Amino acid sequence: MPKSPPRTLQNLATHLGLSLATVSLVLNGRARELRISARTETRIRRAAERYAIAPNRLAASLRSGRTASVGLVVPDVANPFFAVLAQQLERALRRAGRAVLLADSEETLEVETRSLRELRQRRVDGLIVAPVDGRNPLLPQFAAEGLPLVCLDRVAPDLAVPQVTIDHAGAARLAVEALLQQGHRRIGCLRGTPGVFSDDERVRGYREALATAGIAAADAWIDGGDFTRATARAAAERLLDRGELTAIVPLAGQATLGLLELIRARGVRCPEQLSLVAFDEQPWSGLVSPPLTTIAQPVAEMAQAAANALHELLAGRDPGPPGRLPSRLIVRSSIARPRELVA
Amino acid sequence: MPKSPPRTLQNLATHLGLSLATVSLVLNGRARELRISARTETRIRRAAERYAIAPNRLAASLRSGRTASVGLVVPDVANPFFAVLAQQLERALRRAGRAVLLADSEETLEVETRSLRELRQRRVDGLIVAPVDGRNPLLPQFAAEGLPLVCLDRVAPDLAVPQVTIDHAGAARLAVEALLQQGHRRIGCLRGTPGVFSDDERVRGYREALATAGIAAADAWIDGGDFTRATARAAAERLLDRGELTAIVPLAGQATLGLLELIRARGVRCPEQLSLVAFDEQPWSGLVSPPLTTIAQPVAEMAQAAANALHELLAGRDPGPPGRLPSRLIVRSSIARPRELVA
DNA sequence: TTGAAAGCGCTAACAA
DNA sequence: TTGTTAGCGCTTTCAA
Repeated sequence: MPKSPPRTLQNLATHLGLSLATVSLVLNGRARELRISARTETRIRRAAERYAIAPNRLAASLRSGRTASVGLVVPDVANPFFAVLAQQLERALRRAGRAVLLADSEETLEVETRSLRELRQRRVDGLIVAPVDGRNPLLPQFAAEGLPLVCLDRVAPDLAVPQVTIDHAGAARLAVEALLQQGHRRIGCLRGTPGVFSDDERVRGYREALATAGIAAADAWIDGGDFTRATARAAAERLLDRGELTAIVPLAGQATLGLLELIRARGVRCPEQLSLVAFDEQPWSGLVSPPLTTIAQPVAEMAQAAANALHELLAGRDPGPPGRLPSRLIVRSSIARPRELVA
Repeated sequence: MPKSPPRTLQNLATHLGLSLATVSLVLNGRARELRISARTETRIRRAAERYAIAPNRLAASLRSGRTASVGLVVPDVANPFFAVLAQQLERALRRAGRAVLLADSEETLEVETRSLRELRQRRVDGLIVAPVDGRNPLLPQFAAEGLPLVCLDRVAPDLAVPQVTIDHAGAARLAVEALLQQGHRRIGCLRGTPGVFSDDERVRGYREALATAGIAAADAWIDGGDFTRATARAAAERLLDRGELTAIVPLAGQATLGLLELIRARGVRCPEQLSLVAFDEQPWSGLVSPPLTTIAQPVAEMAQAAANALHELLAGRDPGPPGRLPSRLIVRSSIARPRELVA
């Protein structure tokens, strides 16, 4: 087999009797701007098409300093919340011609740090990060270096970069208020990892809602410790063992699973014995028993907002602070008026 | 602020009074091999650490022709099956020092094609693809070009590349046999898109299991058409309207959701009126009502096998044909002996 | 309207 | 044991 010539722009230029520069200009869509003749432009485009020649992006990136790629760092892509976020982000970025380098930080600062370094070394143009806990020193450092950065979901409070997130406290209030309205007063909650912004905020919202209703939330009504299902289940067990709660609000997706697991194992009747409003709407939320009243985060909008903010940053404009997106309550049948107490 | 010198190897070399080549060699771990003196090596490593200097990967890639990155193309990352696969793959590849470029093909050949082209243009070292339908002409083309390629889940039958997948037909047989054993004979199934290998195979397995039991599967017992939940629900409705089936096997994750949705809407009692064995174990499989008997695919093993196959390919070795991985039946309470028929 | 040339930062072959 | 050198293929500035 005769070796075909390398598919480089230089090659194409020689073949057409033109210069490398002209070819590069045309294929980068700058023909108009630089008044390349229509005829030359067509010739180049035709030939490029015919021989399937396109600029080598590595070379282009090395020269231009831009890679048209974005790093996406999330703590757990297997979590449907982040999976949907990743899907929407990839789509938005792809449409803007940018590629997505995906990194899963495994809810671990160390892994997150390594991945952030790796991505910077690969010269991504920007980063969208859902930080493990918002206190990774690399984030302010990157921001200071001028690397375009957008935080997602779990924000880093003191970081001067766009932070796309819902009003976590408000969302938790929404959940608690739905229960208060049905007459519940002894409402517990399952939390995730203390120190994680989104989680702290949700707990704050939970407390506020109770306080506003004139109820002093006992610290013992709040249990949890991390974002795993097993921890949530154990915490739920302790809450139920108190024998005083008529409702529980799991403040995260895995917590919801752990709680449901326990409810089923114990045979707790729901909502007769226990009402609940669960965080994160899922495709199956209406199919479990009982069908769950949930707090739905506007995932698609979050992804769009994050992508937009990053695009602005990359264009050298100031995206301004993104508004906190509102969550909504999806009412199903996991709430009832309190009657019996859990044994 | 005084502008710091660029963090290039050349710079570091000059600073240390050494040559660029020596620095490059050491930082690429080839010091031993090339008998660089221990003292020089330490000096270089120390300084590199101190000034946080690392090779520019773009330049390295341009020169070496390798990017240490892999393209991952899946039809739908929001589908938990692919989300978990993506997570496991990213981890395995990351540990081997390779970055993952993620692309979601939106179950669409056209998007898949665009993404494949884009990834090749970005010079990924290899690709792991769960093809939309295995008939994308770009796949054999890439394989012929020598681009390391591994197919995942949905294989492309005539493609001479490693194809990591479960025994789809066997898995479907497993599901049907579990129902036969309980005395069911009129068993329907919900299928996805005809022409997609995994789906065709599952349907084949379903037919075979019935045939082996001496039952002629009526074509009318097989309904579906694509991988969406809505289609599945409509198909399930038609199946139930026949009034003769005592069990249904949804052959994919979304089909399971569509079927459960209908069951709930119609108030079908399950498993009393209708038994089911559902494809794809999920975190919530045991929490819906009824708790689902499922076919669990070995997702983690699949990811590991695909990553391994690709690593072999990238090392220039022949990974050999990967064995078909076995699925297993997880028994819960969505099966009972057939009693009443659905109205 | 097009061309020439410099150089992005590195790896790898070859010299010393 | 280390240094010299030639590109990888492109973008961009300046010149024609």
